[in-house]
Amino acid sequence: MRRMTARPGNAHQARLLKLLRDGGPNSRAQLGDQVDLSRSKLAVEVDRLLETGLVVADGLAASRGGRRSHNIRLNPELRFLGVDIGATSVDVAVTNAELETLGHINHPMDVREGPVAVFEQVLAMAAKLRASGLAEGFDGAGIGVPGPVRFPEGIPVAPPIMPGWDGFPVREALSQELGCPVMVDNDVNLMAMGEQHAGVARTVPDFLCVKIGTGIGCGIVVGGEVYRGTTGSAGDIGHIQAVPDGRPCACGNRGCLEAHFSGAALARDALEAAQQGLSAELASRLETNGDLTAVDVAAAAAAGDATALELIREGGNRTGQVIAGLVSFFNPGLVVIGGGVTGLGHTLLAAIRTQVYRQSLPLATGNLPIVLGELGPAAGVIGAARLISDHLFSPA
Amino acid sequence: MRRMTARPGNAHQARLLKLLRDGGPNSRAQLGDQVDLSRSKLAVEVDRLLETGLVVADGLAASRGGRRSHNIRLNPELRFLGVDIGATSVDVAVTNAELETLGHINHPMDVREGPVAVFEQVLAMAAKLRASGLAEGFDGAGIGVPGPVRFPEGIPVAPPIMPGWDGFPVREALSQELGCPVMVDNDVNLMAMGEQHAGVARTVPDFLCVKIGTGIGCGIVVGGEVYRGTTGSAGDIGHIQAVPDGRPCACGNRGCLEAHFSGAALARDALEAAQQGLSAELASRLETNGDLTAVDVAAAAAAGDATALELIREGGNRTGQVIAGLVSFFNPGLVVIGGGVTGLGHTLLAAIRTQVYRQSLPLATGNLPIVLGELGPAAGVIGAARLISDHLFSPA
DNA sequence: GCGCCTTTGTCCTCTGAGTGGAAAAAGTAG
DNA sequence: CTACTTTTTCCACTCAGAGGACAAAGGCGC
Repeated sequence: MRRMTARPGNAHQARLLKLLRDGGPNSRAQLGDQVDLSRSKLAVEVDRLLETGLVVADGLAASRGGRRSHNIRLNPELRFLGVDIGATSVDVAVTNAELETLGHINHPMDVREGPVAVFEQVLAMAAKLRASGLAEGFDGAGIGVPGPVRFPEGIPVAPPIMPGWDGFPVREALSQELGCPVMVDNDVNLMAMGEQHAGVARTVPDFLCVKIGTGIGCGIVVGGEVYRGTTGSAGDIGHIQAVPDGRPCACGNRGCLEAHFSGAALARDALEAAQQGLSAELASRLETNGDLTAVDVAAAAAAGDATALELIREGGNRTGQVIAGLVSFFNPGLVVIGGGVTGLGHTLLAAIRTQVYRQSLPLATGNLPIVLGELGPAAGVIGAARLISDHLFSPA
Repeated sequence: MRRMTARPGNAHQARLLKLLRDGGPNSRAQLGDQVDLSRSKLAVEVDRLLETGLVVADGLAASRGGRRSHNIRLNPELRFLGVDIGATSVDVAVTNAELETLGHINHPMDVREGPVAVFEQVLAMAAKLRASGLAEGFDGAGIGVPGPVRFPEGIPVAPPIMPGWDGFPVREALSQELGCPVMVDNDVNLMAMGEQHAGVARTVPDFLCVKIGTGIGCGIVVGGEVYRGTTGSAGDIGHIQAVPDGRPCACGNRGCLEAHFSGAALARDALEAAQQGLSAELASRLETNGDLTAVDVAAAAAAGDATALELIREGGNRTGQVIAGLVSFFNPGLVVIGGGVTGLGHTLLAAIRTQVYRQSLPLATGNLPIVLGELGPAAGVIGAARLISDHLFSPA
């Protein structure tokens, strides 16, 4: 199949495409109920979309009491690629135009190996998905990277944990390799978009999405749109001071949140506890695996290990303290907690909630849900697909 | 003169009104250069505005090499009332439609006397301005109050320092009394709008405006628009924890920023220092006035008093620490410091800058100006006038 | 099977917004 | 006074979009 290159010709068409993406197949009449256009105008715009091939007719819809209508849907052959480059692994998924995940694979990989090695891996994974018959090609791709991005150009800027990526033209390079439009964003922003599109944040215009993985970041959504800040580094909360004169951090300061709680910090604390003989559970795991990660701490906590629980609780308290400040400042309608350490689950959530509800004013917390993300590792790739579809479904 | 009641009939007219407000009198041709409309269309819309009486013809403009053009300007008889209700005083100003301040008066008043008493005062001040010939009546009024506001209805909600105001229909009541449209907002948001309209933030789309007065608050501007949060309490940073297990605060927690630095905290610290004999300068002022306020501390600092300087420096450090966190999170293009304590001037600013530049990542601070507000006490009332003019100059 | 009603889709006309060119009006420069 | 600019008005033309009429297609009661 020849890949689609068309874009909506005006705002109405863009609106219709997004309705079909978010609501699935629809009849002309149902669309008409949602867009406040005259039937004639609607018919004209739908016909134009059919001509471009972006949408196709799809049989007859059920009768609503009169003549049955013809269904319209986004071209089922359209394919988006969602790529989520994490600090220690890469997720790649294929979706259709309705952003349903058709295939999703994960591969461990250290982002510090640099853009060339990582993209080789990404392209191999994309090829694998294509080979398995899920796609013949891609109409667009969204890429998430674990650091700040100059969004319009799709270029990472001064990413602390991605040496070698600074200034690398990710968007340009991947667009060339994949032969399709590409958009690049911070992985945390994509997680927020994922949860907004298909997760817990579907109906909330203003919310925060805190991702706790190797590092800590926060996606900020204002009025339904991701807010990226003046230089693209908004949401970089890992280096907010959580403990005055606390632990030294890689950034050069002391007491950063990330130095006290994150996947990396948790692993280090667990190792220390195991070596000091504070936890039999962790020590035995250390012996078995030769190393400890956040996953081991989660498992130990699930097994009732007091030391592991305490580590999680203390980390949750620190994180909750920082989030409490952000809640006072930003007054969100929802806080989503996600990322690798969500395996820590409700112990972590409870600690965070306690701090936030205690430290922020009632007006801001009164009706504020603090919840775990619904989509897990899929949030990033769904958000990536959403990013590129938002781009392609906007007037050129 | 009969007060204006017309509103722009469409987005083009609204655009033109705002251009005339922000750019002063303009010829049709100059307007045409800015709005990307055909000459014919522009002429039609200008004619309609002339019919409504919102704008008037205003003589001939200078020649640009050919036929001289007729100037168009906002009706010079239009008057807006800007009201800034602070914790301890009330500011009221009259502006023309171009938001130039024609008269500005201030009166000490404790907001805790309640809405009825305060509005009596406000109305008396408005009457005084009217009596002095500055206005025959008002076409709209903007009101700032020192607490969170449910913006669409113009009603304060759960304001901590304004007992008796909770749920009081400020917008409704004042609209009735003044006989013109009224909009109500948080005083900090209005300060931000004031600095955006006529102060240091004219060209910055995303910035923070920190107001340090009796309390501490922060106006948040995203994409040129004030962000108010889900329940209208965004920017309420006075109760972010600045000192773990620090001083008890009126809100019930400990270590809130406001408990450690604000006009009230500073006065209390100064009193303590004077009584303990730590500062001869402050002690003598205490004896003279019978009490100490932030103004005394500022004066003592200006006179070189070490204790006063230290108080300011320490407060600046605390504030800077909190702002550093907000800068990491929000990545603004500018931070404006304003409010009653700006008299503390550069000692305060230096302390804040030091903390922010030290604690936030270079990407966020690299090109981040941190400056004092330009407008002083006028920021609030100009912001208030701007608020109501934005409202009235939008399509009905 | 048959009429009657409802819903859907198409066609056609009408309106009003907006564009762009021509020309008139009002200047300046020499 | 003449040649050239700029501003303003006027007018014919285009085009998006609304809304009504009507045909097509189906459900439902009899």
